[in-house]
Amino acid sequence: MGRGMGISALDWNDIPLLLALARAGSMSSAARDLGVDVSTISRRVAAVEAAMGTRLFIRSNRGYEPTDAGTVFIAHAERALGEVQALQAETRAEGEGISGRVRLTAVNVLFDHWLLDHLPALLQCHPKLDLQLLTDNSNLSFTRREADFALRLAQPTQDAAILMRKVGDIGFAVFGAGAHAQVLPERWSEQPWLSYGEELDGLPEMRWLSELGIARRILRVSNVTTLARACEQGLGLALLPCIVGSRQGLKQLGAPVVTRELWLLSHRDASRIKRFRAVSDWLAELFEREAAALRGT
Amino acid sequence: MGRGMGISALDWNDIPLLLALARAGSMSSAARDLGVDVSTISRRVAAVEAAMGTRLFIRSNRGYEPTDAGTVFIAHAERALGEVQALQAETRAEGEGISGRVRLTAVNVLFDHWLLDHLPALLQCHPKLDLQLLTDNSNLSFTRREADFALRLAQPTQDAAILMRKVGDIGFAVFGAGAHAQVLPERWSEQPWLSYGEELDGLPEMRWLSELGIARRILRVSNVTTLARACEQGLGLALLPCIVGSRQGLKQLGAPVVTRELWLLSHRDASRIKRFRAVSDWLAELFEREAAALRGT
DNA sequence: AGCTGCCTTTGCAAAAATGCAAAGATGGGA
DNA sequence: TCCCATCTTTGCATTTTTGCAAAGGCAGCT
Repeated sequence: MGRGMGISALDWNDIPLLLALARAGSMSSAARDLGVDVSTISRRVAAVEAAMGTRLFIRSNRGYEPTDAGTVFIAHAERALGEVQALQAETRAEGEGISGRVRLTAVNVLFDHWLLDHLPALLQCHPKLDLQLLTDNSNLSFTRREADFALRLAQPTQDAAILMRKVGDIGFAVFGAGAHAQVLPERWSEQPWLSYGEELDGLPEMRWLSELGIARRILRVSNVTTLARACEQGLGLALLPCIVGSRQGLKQLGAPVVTRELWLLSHRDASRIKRFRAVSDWLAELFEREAAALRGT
Repeated sequence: MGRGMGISALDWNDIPLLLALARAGSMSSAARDLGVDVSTISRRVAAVEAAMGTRLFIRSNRGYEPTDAGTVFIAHAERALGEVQALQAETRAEGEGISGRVRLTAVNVLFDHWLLDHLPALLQCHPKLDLQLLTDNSNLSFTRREADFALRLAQPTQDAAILMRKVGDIGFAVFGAGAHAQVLPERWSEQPWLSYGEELDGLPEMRWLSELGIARRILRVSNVTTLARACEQGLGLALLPCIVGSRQGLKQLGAPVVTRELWLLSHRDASRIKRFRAVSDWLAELFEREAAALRGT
């Protein structure tokens, strides 16, 4: 260690410096090779000799020649250099192994209210990943490889080229805020409700709402974030993913009443690619760990 | 190398720093252990991660944990540390092996006009030696170990405890200066002469002078340095060791006319002691290399 | 004797690193 | 909810290192 480690401590940076000096045979050559001033080399050689308590080089008009002790130093320095070169190469290789672009598509609610909280851990392990989160919409084709991974809230239709696995369930529960934060289940149907537009009537959440037989639907919106914000304003009740409610000023009014399956899609050949395998494994672990939080139980 | 080696070059001093951090498990512990500020550690860890192009540690409220790449780094760093520790220990041991007091006695002329020119080479090889040059005089007892080595200009009397070896010859020639710098040998006996006092009549030089049958002895002195200085002043001719004349404003007037043997004395058991053996070997090499210069041929 | 090429040392300015103090973020535990 | 222990970052002062320029010494060569 250099400074802060005592006057006589060896500065490790001087090890390659003295090696270079021994190889160059003269201080002016070594100075050129290393791009440092000759007075700097003179000072640092003197500092190393002070730290070692012995002369390492004989100076002459013909340049530098190592003493016996200098020869011992240089032999060890060469081995240390080899070790440090291996350290750098293998450390970089280990870190660079997982790098490149990975595109993940999912509904925004998964990104905004859940996955983003866990990405720092992934990116700390694999800082070279170039992760792209693509909000799912009807124009995006997974079959045409416009994404590398997809998270779907229903079992997709079978496709030989696509690997599909169920990774968990996402639970939906009734949420309210303000004056609607204490409504009992038997009074739910009498309350004002917030929901999606008619184009999403096919969703399990919308079918559940229809079966409830609600009296008043006071607001229709097009995405879950807006739905959650409206509910937070106390405008009425809403059926929301449990992961949303656990993050905002919302009150979950009861156990989940709808559950949807979560499926992870990837291209079958992706497992050959290191970064895809790493992300796939990480996601599988994450879903396993977070299963209860996703279900809302 | 640290500075001057590019922004992304690894600073070798950070290798033991990161090792210490891994061992301590937290930055505050490592800061205490190393005696450096936590902000310094934070900066340097970041610098190493930049140099490596990958994260090496995961930071949490529980402290630092290495990533996979960090684990690779640490494994190599431990081997590098072992190498550098061996480098320091063995370099110091090699340099410290020849140290301690060595006392050498000889006539002053050998010191002043020859040996002192060569001592820097010895002390560069063995900077820890404590070399003492003791001018020989009748009060100094080699037998009583008042010196470790002695240089004598004649074969000493035999002594079982003392190792004696002839290491060369020293030549004496006629010298003059000024008006006496061109005197031919057949005119020598007519010239004014400088010599030692009667108490040194037994010396080979004095006997030679007596056989020459000189007409005028104008000055008697007690040591060779004074004799050389008087000759240099042009006062007369003198018989001097060749090594004296080659260094001052004196002219050697012919080939050496007297030769004395040089003997090196040491105590028989001294060869067991490393520093004595090193000096003895060095002197033997020196005499071999300088044989012609000592003879004056 | 003079020149050349090397090394040593040094004062001083510039650059870089470090320490200090402080503010803020975060997650776990009470 | 609050507290605690950890890490991160930053501005600024201090310390250390380095670069530059210059002067000097020394040995070999011409």
